[in-house]
Amino acid sequence: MAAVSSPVPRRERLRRATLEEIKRTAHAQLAELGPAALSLRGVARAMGMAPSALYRYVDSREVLLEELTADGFASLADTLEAAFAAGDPHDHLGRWLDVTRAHRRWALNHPVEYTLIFGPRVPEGGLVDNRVAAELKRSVAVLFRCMTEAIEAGLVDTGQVDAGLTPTMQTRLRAWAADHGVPIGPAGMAVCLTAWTQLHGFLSLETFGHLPPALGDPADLFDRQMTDVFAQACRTIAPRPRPAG
Amino acid sequence: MAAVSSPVPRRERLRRATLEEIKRTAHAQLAELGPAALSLRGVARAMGMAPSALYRYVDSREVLLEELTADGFASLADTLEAAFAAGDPHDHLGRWLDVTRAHRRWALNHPVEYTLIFGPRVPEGGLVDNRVAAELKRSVAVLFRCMTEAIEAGLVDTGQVDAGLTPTMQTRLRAWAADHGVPIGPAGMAVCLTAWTQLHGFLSLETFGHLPPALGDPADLFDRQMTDVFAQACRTIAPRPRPAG
DNA sequence: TCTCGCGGTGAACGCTGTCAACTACGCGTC
DNA sequence: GACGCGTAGTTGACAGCGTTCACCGCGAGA
Repeated sequence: MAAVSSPVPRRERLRRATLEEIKRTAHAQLAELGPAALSLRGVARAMGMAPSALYRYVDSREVLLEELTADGFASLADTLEAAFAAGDPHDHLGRWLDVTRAHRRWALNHPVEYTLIFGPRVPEGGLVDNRVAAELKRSVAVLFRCMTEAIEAGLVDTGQVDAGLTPTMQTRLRAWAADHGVPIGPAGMAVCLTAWTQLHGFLSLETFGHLPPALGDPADLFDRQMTDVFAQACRTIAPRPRPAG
Repeated sequence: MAAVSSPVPRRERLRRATLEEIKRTAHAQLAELGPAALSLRGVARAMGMAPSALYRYVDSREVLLEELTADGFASLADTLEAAFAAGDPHDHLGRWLDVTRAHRRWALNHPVEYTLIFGPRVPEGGLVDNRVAAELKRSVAVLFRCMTEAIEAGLVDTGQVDAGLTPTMQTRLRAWAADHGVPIGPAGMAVCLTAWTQLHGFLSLETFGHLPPALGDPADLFDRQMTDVFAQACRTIAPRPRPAG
């Protein structure tokens, strides 16, 4: 049943399996105890091996956490991409809701990962793992794609939005777009920024338990906010007077 | 110069002073090392006393952190209240900007406290410190006040906003308002929720270093978002001509 | 003046991350 | 098939952590 010539040597295969088990075990401990309580010794204990043996696979506790963070980002990005791919390409608002709902569901199902991901980056000035940055980009890229396609479909009057942006802002937003290699103008990026901050603000407050319990399950309020943030970008097609700004 | 009869007995005064020094020292270590690295032994070392002596003043490391969190909340609430009080009562948008800018400045100046405050609440199921909850309420109360006064001034067409809310949402929002003893209807609370999530989303991403560096100092983008969130609430009413600012 | 309690000390326990020395085993090579 | 090397794993140790305990001395109140 096994392939006659395994593509990766046995040694490497075992190594990968062990590393995988380490990450799985660490992830489990993380999920039930929180990031602060993750201990290499605990992982080693659960795996039935000596603590020092872990250092054959992991440089340090910090690096392991970083690795798990990157995995979390990847999982989120996968989820968002899947939601985007499964959405109706012609129903831009619907697909936007699909994606943001998927984001919310992921956050609620993976509170610890969400903490790792969107909690404070290490202030050590330590260069962040490249993989973390890459996965983050992949994640926001889905958001960008929702917006670009809505713009291409003529849903957003970008000229109108641009008019509300100072030259400085336009420069900043252009730099951001360039940083992601995304062909969106400042207007689209401004909408993306608003959408992203609102999405993240809601989820961060909710998953971290800062929304008042009296609100109950705020799924519908979340939907409303996500609808609004999209609709506001599109409302400028039939421009209503904007009182300020 | 000192009062002949001190209002608090000397013993109690010393105790309070020591506790204050503990918190001050802990705060300093927190600011430069982050919450994870705060150690009671380090605090004791910095104060030149034995580690065990701290336990005469503090129940545990966890409780000390909780105390510092509550202090952080109080500081933020003070800042917001001061900004509100100093604002022009007739310029609702301007005052809203004052308050949110003060919030942002506070967050940027106190990143560690912001982490403590808006990071994940302990998942221990442990009852959160009452003081923390109280100070949080005091903080959002300023936001509510901005909104109530804008509503009273007729800036927000609450009926229009209400129309976009399902009965379930209205119930939820009413419960939230009741929880805070605030005389705002569902429409106002919906606006508050949007404003709060957007405000917090932006600041959380910024202070935690998740906004792309290419954006530079996004003060103007922050202003724009805060203006928009307020303006959108007022959009449905005949727009008072208001010079952008 | 006596006594009690409070602030403070030092030692200890068990936990943590991490490192160094050492062992055993599997693989590739002669 | 024997050899040697690299690698996974071991034991043991070090320093630091939170926390507890037994003890001690001084100041305040009776």
